[in-house]
Amino acid sequence: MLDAMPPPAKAPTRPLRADAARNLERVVDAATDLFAERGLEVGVDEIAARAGVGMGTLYRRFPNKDALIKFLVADLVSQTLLLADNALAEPDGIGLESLLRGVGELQAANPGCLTRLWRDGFSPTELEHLRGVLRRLLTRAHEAGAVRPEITVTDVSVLLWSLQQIVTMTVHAAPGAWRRHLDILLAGISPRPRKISHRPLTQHELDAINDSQS
Amino acid sequence: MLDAMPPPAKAPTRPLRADAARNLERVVDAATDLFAERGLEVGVDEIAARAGVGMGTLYRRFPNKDALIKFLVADLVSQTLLLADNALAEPDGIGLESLLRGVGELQAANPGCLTRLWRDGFSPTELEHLRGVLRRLLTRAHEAGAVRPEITVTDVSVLLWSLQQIVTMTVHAAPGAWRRHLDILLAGISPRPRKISHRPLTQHELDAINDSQS
DNA sequence: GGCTAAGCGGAGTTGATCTACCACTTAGCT
DNA sequence: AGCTAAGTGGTAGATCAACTCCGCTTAGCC
Repeated sequence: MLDAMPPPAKAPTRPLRADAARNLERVVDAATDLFAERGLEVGVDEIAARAGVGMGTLYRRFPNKDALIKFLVADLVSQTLLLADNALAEPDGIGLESLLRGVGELQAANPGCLTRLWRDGFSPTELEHLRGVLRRLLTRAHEAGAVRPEITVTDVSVLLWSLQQIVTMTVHAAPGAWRRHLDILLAGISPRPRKISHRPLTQHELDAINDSQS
Repeated sequence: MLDAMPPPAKAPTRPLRADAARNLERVVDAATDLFAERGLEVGVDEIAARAGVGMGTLYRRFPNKDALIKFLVADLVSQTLLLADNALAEPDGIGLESLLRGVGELQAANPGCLTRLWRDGFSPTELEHLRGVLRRLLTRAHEAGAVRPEITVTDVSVLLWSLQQIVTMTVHAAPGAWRRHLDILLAGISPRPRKISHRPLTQHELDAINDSQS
């Protein structure tokens, strides 16, 4: 699963020693967890401690903290692209909606590095690919009458930013709350009134979020 | 305008000396500008330099950097509450919409400290006040048939988070882009199809935003 | 079993901020 | 004009997190 330096080894890196591979995975897991729990500002030493390794071990695998983050983000990116390709296989005009839902699920399951996703996750090529897919999904949605004609690909990108923000803010105190927001967004781009099916946040959940931000 | 320590002087602070007041205002302006341009991580020394004062001057007025930030945020908060109260005076059910627009304008004009707004801007009392206003505006909107009955106050809070995110991401490269997003959000909570009047982001603007995030 | 390249740990260095301090200057009252 | 509390500037010191370094350990081939 993990067998090379951050980006998939350009020059064929020799395979890691068994213990090294184990430690690498531990580091990645620890970082994923800690970033999800407390954000990207957790210290490197803490990540190493949680992983049960020394910092030297971490720094042997990743040249710096940023590379570690980028590694995690890269995983998100490829999963996102996968979702996009799968959405193309959906029938009728529901591909776009199912992509958005998929992205929501994915992000909710990996809340750690979301802020870096758009910032430096997608390479120009990947971005181009994603946009191509979005364009096709959107066209189909237009044709199926599932989305207003005046909605553009750039609108969908903005929707994704919005979705990401809500996922980030609510994962801990009210996981799943993003679904209702997505309902509203989808209703917003739909040509006809559309059901908002998920329940709203309770007042209590909202308070919990406000508190936890402090 | 500026005449006291950060929060509106609890014990009647004696008025500042003329030069001190001038310097305080300079510091506040410099901080506003720099935070807006490059985010909260700009150094204190740079703020002092831009203001044309020494750091000692800054630290005489504000016990620490955080207090400076909170001071700026407090300003945003009171302006927001003002907007809310004004919205109550609006006729029919349009008060909610005009509040949201007002908040968008306000945030777009003060993009520096938005990330701190919800985190520690509103005191419990202020939050309660804002919620009360929202509740009344929402009720009226319901009665006027401007908003779907199933939309709650918590939904509106979430909408505000979404709006803030889009404002933050687009202020520099495409100021005003938030208006279209708000159109979509309003369409999403409206019981009937609703015009989306502002133009979408151009592909070029979107690229500029993606680049500038790096 | 022996050898060696690969891996490991974690104390210490570096660099960037934030903050305290204090000798010097000045506004503004009398 | 003279006095003094208030204000000023900027350097030195504290803090904190990222990162380096190197002597010790070990996997895995012979």
